[in-house]
Amino acid sequence: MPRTGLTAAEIKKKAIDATVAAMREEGFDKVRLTDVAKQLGVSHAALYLHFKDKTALLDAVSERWLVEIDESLDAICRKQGKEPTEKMLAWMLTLHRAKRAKVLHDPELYKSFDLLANAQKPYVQQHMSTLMAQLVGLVREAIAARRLRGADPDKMAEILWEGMMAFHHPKLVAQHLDEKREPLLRLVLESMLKGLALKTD
Amino acid sequence: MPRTGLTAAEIKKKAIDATVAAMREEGFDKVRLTDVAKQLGVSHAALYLHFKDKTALLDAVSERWLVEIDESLDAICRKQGKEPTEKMLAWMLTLHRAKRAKVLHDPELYKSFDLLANAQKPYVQQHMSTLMAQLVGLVREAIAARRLRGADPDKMAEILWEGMMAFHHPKLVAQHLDEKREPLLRLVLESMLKGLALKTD
DNA sequence: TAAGTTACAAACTATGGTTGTTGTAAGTTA
DNA sequence: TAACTTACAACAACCATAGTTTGTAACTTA
Repeated sequence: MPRTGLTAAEIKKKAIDATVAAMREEGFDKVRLTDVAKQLGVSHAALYLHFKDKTALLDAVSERWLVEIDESLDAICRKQGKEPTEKMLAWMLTLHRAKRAKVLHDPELYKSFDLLANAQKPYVQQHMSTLMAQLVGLVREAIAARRLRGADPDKMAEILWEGMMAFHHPKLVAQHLDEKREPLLRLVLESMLKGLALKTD
Repeated sequence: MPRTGLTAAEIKKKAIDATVAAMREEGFDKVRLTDVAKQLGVSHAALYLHFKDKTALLDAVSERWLVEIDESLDAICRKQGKEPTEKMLAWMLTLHRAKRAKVLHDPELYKSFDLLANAQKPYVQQHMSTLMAQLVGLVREAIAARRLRGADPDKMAEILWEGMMAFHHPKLVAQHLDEKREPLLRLVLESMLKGLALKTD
């Protein structure tokens, strides 16, 4: 019965695509639902069948990106036969690069993400707990491989997370765009890993 | 010949005091030079004899606070006969608490400071290099006391600084006001110190 | 009945004129 | 002549209102 001939999932995807295009074009705080709808060839009211309100549509853009990050990090976690601490470095580097790349060549999208950083949106929470679960997993592996020592992997992951904040937090990533921070990232991570390789409980 | 009967330094200090009061009262972005001048019993134009422009006056407020921090941290560095790593913990805790206290009970002043965080004002640069010099000093002491090992104290201080960013950066401090972060701060610092106690060059 | 429309009210934003603030130049006083 | 004032121009904040955009309800179609 849809006159567009598309399923709900398809039109949702297209709506998000059009929103991304509008953000890039006009800036994220100047996106108009009426323009997005025009792109899809429907009336603006039709968008409300798929998204609760404008915020939900904008959120969907960030959510898509966060899920992409989750997945590329998950791919690293799943890799077999690699040193757990090397995987952890790869994980941290990938996260750092993802944020850096975003702010560099998609600043308008990054802005919307940046504003979200302190927001208590459920999908941001979800993203955070996915990341923490992955990191805890890597810590457990490292403990199993005798590369780390300690009784509380959750706490160890939290320590690593906080210590690496300088390389992940939106504001801080944006602040150091012109510098090559990867060698420093490596050094910070290595010093923490060495410390956590001794007894830490 | 001054009709106020005050020296330049005195009136400068009073102007900063009045600006602080105005910020607390009205919010930092609503400070009016005319009100500040009224407090001092002079015309607003008189302020231009002591401050280049409004920005310079607002900056003076932040600068005063940054210098206070520099001094209280310096007091820690100067303390004799204490373990260097304990001093470093005290230093990090004091910096963390200073920022936390500011945002808690002087949010309007903190806001102005927060905006400055990425700004390239010379007195902010000055503050940063003072802090780094202090931290390098603590690292050198710790190396001398065989608590740390490594050939490059500057790099080690940088590592420690970046690793502790989560507890010092204005945005991050403001984001975790409701939590007790000191135990975590301690754990992050300890793990880095342990790592840096092994060979790191 | 899910996917859409049109039509309309409420909320927001852009505009332009008015008022208030900032910054400067020329003048005043101890 | 340093510390200040008054007077004024340039600029920014404020406020009313006209114009858009957002969100909803009642209606249409495959």
